[in-house]
Amino acid sequence: MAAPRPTIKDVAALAGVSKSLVSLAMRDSGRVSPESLTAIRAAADELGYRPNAAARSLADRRSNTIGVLVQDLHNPISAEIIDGVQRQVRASGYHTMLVTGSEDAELEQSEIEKLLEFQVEGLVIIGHRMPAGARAAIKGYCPTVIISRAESDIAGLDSISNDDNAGGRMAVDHLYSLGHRAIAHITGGDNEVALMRKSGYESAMTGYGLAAQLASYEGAFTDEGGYRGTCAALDSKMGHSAIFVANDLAAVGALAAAADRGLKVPDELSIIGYDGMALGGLRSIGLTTIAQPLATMGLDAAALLFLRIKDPTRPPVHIGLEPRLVIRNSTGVYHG
Amino acid sequence: MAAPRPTIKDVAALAGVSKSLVSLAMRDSGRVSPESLTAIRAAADELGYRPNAAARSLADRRSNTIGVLVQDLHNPISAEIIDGVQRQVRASGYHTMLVTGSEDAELEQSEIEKLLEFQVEGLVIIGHRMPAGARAAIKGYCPTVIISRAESDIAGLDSISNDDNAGGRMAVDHLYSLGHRAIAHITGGDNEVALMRKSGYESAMTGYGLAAQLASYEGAFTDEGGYRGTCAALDSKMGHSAIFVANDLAAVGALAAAADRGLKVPDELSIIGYDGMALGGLRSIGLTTIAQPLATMGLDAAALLFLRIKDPTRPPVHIGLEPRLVIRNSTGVYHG
DNA sequence: ACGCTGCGTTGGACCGTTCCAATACCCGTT
DNA sequence: AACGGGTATTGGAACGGTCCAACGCAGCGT
Repeated sequence: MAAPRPTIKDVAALAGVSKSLVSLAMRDSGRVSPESLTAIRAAADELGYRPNAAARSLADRRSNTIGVLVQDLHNPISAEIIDGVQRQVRASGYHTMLVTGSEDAELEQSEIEKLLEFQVEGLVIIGHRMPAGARAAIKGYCPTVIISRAESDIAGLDSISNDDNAGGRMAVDHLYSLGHRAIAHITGGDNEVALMRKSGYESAMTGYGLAAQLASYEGAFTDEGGYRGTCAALDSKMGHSAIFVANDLAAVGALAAAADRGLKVPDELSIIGYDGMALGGLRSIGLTTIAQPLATMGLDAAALLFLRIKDPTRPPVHIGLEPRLVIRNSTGVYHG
Repeated sequence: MAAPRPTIKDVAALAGVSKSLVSLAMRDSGRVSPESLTAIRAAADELGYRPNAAARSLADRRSNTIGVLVQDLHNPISAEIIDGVQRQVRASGYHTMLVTGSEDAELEQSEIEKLLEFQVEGLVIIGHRMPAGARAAIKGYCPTVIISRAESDIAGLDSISNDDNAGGRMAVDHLYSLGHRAIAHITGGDNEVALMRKSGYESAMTGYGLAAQLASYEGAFTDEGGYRGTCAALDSKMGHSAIFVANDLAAVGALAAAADRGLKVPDELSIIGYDGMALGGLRSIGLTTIAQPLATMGLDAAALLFLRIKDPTRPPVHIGLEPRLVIRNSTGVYHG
């Protein structure tokens, strides 16, 4: 072992040509004679030659790589968005380098640093938080698209999201139309996305003249958070007959809380989530939800990114996609 | 814009020192005078200097990066394993580059190629399939650990997995002890892992003298596969009272199938999965399962990888971890 | 005064590519 | 036979870092 990896020179020597020609041949750049080509191919195969991406990107001054930061890999919707991003990125002949963020902002920051050191040509951030400090680091250096937040106000950052405010209202509309009035909300924390959904809830409730029924309980974008928040809601004396949970993962936690209390869903308690994760669609869960077009968001985000790469001066845009109500088995009519 | 990123030379010029010194300073390699150090720091900050990873890895002849190939990002257990891998990799001062595989073997292969071109110093493969051809490509070049399969027979490849055969037997043991006899199995396809679980099922059944009751239905490691397989099982005339599904994701599909038929779980049908994904633990799902120590597997895999990196000649090992029965609400005693 | 030591610093070679200008070659024209 | 033009090929200069041998300069002992 310890055999140093063969370089372009080794291939050249073996094939009896210059390294320049090998370089040309490896990228099948037209004008290489058939004989040289086959000789070089053979030599490369024999040595198991694999071009060194570091050297190439150094010489090229481009990495051909897009960095993707996923803030919450545990949320199944991440995978669905990533799928979309990757499809588009690949279609454009680029590669994808994925790193994961986490609760730890500092760590997240350092992951982004790493991507930038790798000279990624673009950055896709999937998540509802904006890594502190990252904005400054990114700004001006690296085309960036952020998925799931509306950030068009920040110069130089494109963004794509659904209209969380409208979605929040849709959730209330649905429950209201089923006859529910005492509708609680379990929040998703204090990030912008959660706040938008909450404000959608509030404005819809107020619009229906239910300001007195407003009741938000603190939760989080995790099943655990949904469980906690729902327990708090059920412990209250408000007699909630329906709950709008900030996202699907938390809604599954809410289902668990209901089950623990022996409440039948949807007969005794209606629950609606947000996101449209595939898992929620399984009949054993059957979660009614406000669905985002996840794969589409990923696809569009990548497309947007390439537009910006092509023309870095274009004004930043925000693409807003419509959420969509998906009715399944966790919501039902109110029987007082 | 279009401002080319500042290089080490720019920093050197601004700080009035040589680039060598800047290089030293950036890696705080001891012997730089405090004055120079602060001057360099200031210059770097002002310019927003960020070292170029490509150049560095070229000069170093090491990338400080571990590549991770995730075959099925949609399976929630992937995220849990990745967590473990990342923790360990970070603790060792390395970075992680994640790529996703897919059904498309060719694409998967090319993702691996990409990682190798990036000169990753090690490779972790998470998944039950071995990308065709990848083995040869990897062999001899790059220390590799494969998670979730037993591959110790392949020279140079370390592996880590749980004992799928034993796990399969445990599933049957559990169901048998509850009084079930007509126990069906929904397979996870024809990959090695699924086959091991199946063979565990078969040997346990045979051991209990239930060879006549053996019944495997074709499924897959997806919720869809579990749904399909379970439908087939329920359509048969074998009167299955319990089903052992090849993994949790598929088991959730099985729950859905049962629900669709109006079968109450666990009263009329017991279902046990395999993997121990966190989502299965939610009370609204409450899936009994054979749990693998997922995070531990990730951690150990990375640890193993570093051992091999340190000593490439050590004989390949296979670490087998014990699966563990986790009883929840999807299995219950048989009432004939 | 002189060399020695050791610290802080420096220039230049090198890593494996790509790119460019320059060259070698072959062939058809005149 | 000399010439022009195109095509295949080549050497060498980048790219942005790291490393190493060498250097200047204090302060020290003799």
